[in-house]
Amino acid sequence: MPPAIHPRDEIIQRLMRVIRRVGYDGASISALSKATGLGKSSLYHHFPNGKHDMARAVLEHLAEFLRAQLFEPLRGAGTPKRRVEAMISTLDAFYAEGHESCVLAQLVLGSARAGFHAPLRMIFSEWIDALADLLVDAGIARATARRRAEDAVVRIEGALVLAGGLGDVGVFARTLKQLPATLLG
Amino acid sequence: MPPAIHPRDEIIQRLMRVIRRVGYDGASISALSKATGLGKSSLYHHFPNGKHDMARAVLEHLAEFLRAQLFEPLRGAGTPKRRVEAMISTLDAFYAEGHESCVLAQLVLGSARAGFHAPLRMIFSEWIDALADLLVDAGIARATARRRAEDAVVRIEGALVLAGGLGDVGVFARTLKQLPATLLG
DNA sequence: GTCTATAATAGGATAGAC
DNA sequence: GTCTATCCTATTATAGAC
Repeated sequence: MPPAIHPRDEIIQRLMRVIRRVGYDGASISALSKATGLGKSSLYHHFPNGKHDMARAVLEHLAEFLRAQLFEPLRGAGTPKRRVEAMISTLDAFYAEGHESCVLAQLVLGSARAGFHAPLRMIFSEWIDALADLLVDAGIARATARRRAEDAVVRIEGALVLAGGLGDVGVFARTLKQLPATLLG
Repeated sequence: MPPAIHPRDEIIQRLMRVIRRVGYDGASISALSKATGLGKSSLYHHFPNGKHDMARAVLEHLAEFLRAQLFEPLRGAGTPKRRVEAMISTLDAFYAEGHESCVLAQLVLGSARAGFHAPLRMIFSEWIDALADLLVDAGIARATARRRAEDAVVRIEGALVLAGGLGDVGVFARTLKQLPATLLG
């Protein structure tokens, strides 16, 4: 039996859509209410501490998504190059070819960033670790692997910022395309 | 005679300090009032359209700063390597070794980004152009130069996001350190 | 140009019925 | 779990004196 689609997940995904577009501070309770189709009180029923709880839930949901769709596949079957390419496909879709900004960046930059320090650090660390492990698997020395993995995440986040700043997603496409070479050498 | 220090510049710098820390949406008029030492009405006297005008002024001020402190020096005297190193020093100081986030990124990600599209694109473009011209000057083919210049800005912005996300400015330091090599080959 | 005072609105959050 | 109604505060913005 396939796992039930929990409506909570659908709610959280809609919350994420708002926060990733306008940021934590730009996302008002009314906007989140409209986006989810839930009244304000219903939102507070699900998230007693309001917006902060919602953003935490979004981060937890995103962490699960990334683990399942990015980090595990990086450790899965196939050649290192194939696995990197799979990550790139997933990222390209997730960020709508560069049109969507990164929820993580939104929460890093928002005024409430202090409240999300731990989950943000965990997600970024896991991402870097998964990439570094893959590179070690590909025969690259651990120290080099770590630097390159970190650099890859840096480039992905930076490309999303620059795509927004230039109003041109080309830079995101080019950055993704270069990733296999910059990672695997 | 040295140019007079316009108090307006001091006001705008203080506005910038707030916006770069908490973002456009996180920066309330009262916070901006406190930071500048001006009453709310005085702020509206200087910036009739409120926060939007303030952010525009911050962007114009930043553009002038970057032109004088970054872009012109990139076209100035000295070997290409020296000029890149000068840019890195300026960036390291401006971003407080990675502890400060980027105003540009804050405005790209904020909910009012549509209102800042033109100045943001102009600043990022000028930055990339200045770097690309330097690389051409160093004997690198224009197409390659452009890609590398774009990649450098991508890395700087990404490193600032990741430094915030990891709570560790090491990644910013490492990224800056690698810049001369990644730019000049 | 700056201030105090004030309006008008939006935001976050809760109470209590269903 | 969801809703309507409501509360309180913060926020944006303006008026008008100095």
